[in-house]
Amino acid sequence: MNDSHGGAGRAAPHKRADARRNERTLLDAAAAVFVASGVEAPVRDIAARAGVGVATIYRHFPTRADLIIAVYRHQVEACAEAGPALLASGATPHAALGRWINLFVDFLVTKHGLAAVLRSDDAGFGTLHAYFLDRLVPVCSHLLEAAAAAGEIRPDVDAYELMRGVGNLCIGADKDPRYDARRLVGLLIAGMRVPQ
Amino acid sequence: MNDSHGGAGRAAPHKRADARRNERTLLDAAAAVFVASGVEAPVRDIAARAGVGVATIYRHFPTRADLIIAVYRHQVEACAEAGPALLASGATPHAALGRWINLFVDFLVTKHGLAAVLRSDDAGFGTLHAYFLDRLVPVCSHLLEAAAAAGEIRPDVDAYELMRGVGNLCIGADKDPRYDARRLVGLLIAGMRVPQ
DNA sequence: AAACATACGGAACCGTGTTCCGTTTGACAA
DNA sequence: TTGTCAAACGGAACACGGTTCCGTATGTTT
Repeated sequence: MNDSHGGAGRAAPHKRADARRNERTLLDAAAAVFVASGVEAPVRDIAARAGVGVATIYRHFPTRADLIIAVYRHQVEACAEAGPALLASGATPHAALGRWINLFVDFLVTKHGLAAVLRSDDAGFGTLHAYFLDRLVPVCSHLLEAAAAAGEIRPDVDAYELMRGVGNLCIGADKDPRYDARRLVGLLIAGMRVPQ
Repeated sequence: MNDSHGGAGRAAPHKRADARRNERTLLDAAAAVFVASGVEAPVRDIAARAGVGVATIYRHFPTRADLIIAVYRHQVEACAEAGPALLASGATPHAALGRWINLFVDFLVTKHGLAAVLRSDDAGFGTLHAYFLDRLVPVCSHLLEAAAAAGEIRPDVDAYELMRGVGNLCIGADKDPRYDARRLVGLLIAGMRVPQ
C-alpha cells in the first residue's frame, strides 16, 4: 500500500505527512458536501468543511474534475468490473446489458448533479468526461457486442453514443418526482432489440 | 397590430416609443447572440450587441427565461400546432408521433444550450420550463393517446416524462459529432412500441 | 413650452472560481 | 535537540458574470 518509493521508475520524493492528511480530509469533506449540495458545491464550502484554505484544494486537485474523479473512482471501477461479471453470470447478454446499465443509472442518479456535469462542455471537465468514457465505454462495447452476436439487439448501436444518452437521461432525475430516468432508459434499451 | 387600447379590459397605458423600439432591438440582438454563443451568453454581450445598457434588458425581460421565451415563442407555437396537423395528415398515429418528436428534436439541437437550460434547476428558469411544458406536453399527450388507442404503443408512457427525456437526449447534441440525438430518440420511440 | 413620468446607461454590488504571497510546518542533518 | 530549507498552508486579492441602484435623458401630455 505504501507507494512512497514504489511505482514507476523515479522515487516519488516523500510527500509531507500533513499534505497526505489534508488530501484524505479533503476527500471526505468533498464526499460529504457533494451529498449535501451536489457536485457543483462552492469550493469555499468544501474548504470550510475540511477546515483548510481554498488554495489547499487547488494544490491537491487542480480542477474540480480531479476532485470528483478521486471521490468516485472506487464506484466507477466497481461498475466497470461488474460488466464482465454480469456477462459471465449466466443470463442472456441482453439481460446482462440491461442490468449493467441499471447499475450505471443507479450510480448517476444518486450523485446530485453528476450527470449534468458529465455533459458540461466546460473545458475544466475534460478529464472527467475522459475518465468516465475511457473506463466505461469499453465495458459497454463488450456487452453490446455480445448481445449483438447473440442476435438480441441491432448491431449498429454505438457504445459511446449509448453511454452519453443514458447519462443524459439521468440529468435532473433526482429532484423531479414525475421523472423516472430508469423507466426511460428501459425504453431505450428495449428500442435496441432487433425488430423480431 | 396596434394593441395600445385593444385587448383585455383595462387600457394598457401607452408604452413609450423608445421602449417599444428597444424591446425589438433586444429581441433581434438576443437572437443573434444566442446563435453565436448559445442561450447562456453573458447579459453584457447582448446589451452591447443591442447598443443598450444592461438595466434595459432587465427592465424588458426580468429573467433570462423571459428573454428566451420571447425569442423562441414563434417556433414553439409552430411546433405545438404541428402536432394535430400531423395526426390529421393521414399517417398512422405512431408515425405522426415520430415525426412530431423529430420536429421538436430539430428545434432543440439547433439552439445552442437550450436543451441544457431547459433542464437547469436554477429558479430563474422556472417560467421557461413551465412555458415549454404547458405548451408541448398536451400536444404530446394527445399524440400518445392516439397511438395507444391504435394499439401501436404501450399505454403507460407519460407525456411529461417523454418530453423531458427527449429534451435530455438533445443536451450537448451540437458540438459532439459522435453523438446523434436523433438516432437515440428514434431508439426511445421504437422502445415504446407494444411488444408485438 | 413646461411638467412629469417613463425609460435609460453605466457604475456599484455580490457571489463564486482562481491565483498570489507572506507565513507556517514537517523532514532531514548536524 | 536544534537549525535549515523546501513543501505546504491560509486567506487576501483578483477576475468575471448576474443583478440592482441612481442620477440623467427623453417621450408624452397639457
